[in-house]
Amino acid sequence: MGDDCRHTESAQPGLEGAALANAVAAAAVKCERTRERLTPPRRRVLELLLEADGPMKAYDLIAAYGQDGEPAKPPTVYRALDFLERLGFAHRIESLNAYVPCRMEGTSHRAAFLICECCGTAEEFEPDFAPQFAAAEAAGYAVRTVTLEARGLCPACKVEA
Amino acid sequence: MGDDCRHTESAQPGLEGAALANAVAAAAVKCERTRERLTPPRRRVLELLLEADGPMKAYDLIAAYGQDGEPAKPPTVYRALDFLERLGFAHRIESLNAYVPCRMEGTSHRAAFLICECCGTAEEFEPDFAPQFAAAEAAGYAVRTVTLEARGLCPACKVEA
DNA sequence: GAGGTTATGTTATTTCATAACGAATCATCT
DNA sequence: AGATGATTCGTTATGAAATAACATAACCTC
Repeated sequence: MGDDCRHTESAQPGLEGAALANAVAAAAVKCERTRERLTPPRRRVLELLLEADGPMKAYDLIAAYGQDGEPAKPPTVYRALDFLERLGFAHRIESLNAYVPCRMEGTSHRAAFLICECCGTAEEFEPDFAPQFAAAEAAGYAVRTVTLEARGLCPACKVEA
Repeated sequence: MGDDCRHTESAQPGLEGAALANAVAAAAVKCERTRERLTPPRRRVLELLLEADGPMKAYDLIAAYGQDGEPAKPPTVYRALDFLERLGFAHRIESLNAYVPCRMEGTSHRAAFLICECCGTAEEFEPDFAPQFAAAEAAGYAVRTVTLEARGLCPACKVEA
C-alpha cells in the first residue's frame, strides 16, 4: 500500500515549524492540566508523529528518533507511544501496525479511520456508534473502547484509478 | 486478557464430533461450488479454529497443527488462514492478533466483534455500517472493507465484576 | 502427457513488541 | 534538607507475529 501510488504530494502533509511547535505546546498544556509529564522521549515521539505525512510504524519512529541519526531503543518508543495513546495524543491503527497523531481535538476516546489502500493516508473521523451498540448494551455488554478501520480508496486515488 | 478471569466454562465452546464434522463438510460444499480447494492444511486449520473455545493465535494453530504433536511450519498455517479469510470461513481479529471461525452464515464480508477483555471471547455480530459511511462515500471515499472491534465486558463477566 | 496454474514444504529472515532490572528523576512529607 | 515512594528511563535480551524466497508436488485442461 502506498507503494503503487503515483502521488507525489501527500494527502496529509505533516506539521512543520510554528505549526509543529504550537501542536506540541498545546499537548504540553494539556499535560500540565492533568499533572502528566511530557518528558523528552514522549515529546520527541509526538513530534515525529506530527511531522510525518502519514501513519508511522514503530520502527520508523525508532530509526528517526535521534536528531543525530542515532536510533532509539525499542522500549523507549513503545513506552512513549503507550503514554501518547493513553492521553489521546496518538492512535494506533491496528490493521497497519502503525501510529498517527490524534487529529480530532478534544474528543472522546473513540477513534475511527478511513485508510486509503493506495496512498496510505489515514483520515480520522468521529464515528457515531450509538446505534451500533445499543443492541449490544441491551444484551448486557459493557463496551469500553471501539476500533473502527475502514479501508478503501480516498477521493484522490479513486479518481486516478 | 482471559488471564484474570475466574470462569471455568467457556462462553463459546468449540465444536466437537458430529457438529464439527458438519461444519467442515458445509465448508467443503461451499468450496466445491466455487471451485476452490479445501486441501488438507486448509481443512486442518479450519478444524482447529472450529474446535477452539475462543480466538486462536497463529502460533497456537502452528503448535496444535499435527495430530501427533508435531507443529506446522508458520507458512503452512498463515497460507491456510489467508485462504480461509478469503472465502469468509475465518476472520482475523486485529486487536488480538488472533483468528476465529466465521459464525455468521452466508453473510457479507463485513465482520464485527464484541471482545470480552475478561474471558477473551469474541462474539461476531452483523453491523449496519450504512449510516457510518454514507458521509465518507459522499465525500468521495470508496470503502472496501471494514474492521470493527469493540472491547469491553461480556454479560457474564460484567455481572461477576 | 505437455504445459500452465495452484498449492505445498522448507529454510531463513524480517518485523513487531515486551520482559526484566538497575539507575535516575520527581513529588511529597516531615 | 533528607527520607520515602512512585514514575520514568536506559539497557540488554528475548519473545511473538509474519513473510521472503525458492524448490517440489499436485491439479487442471487441452
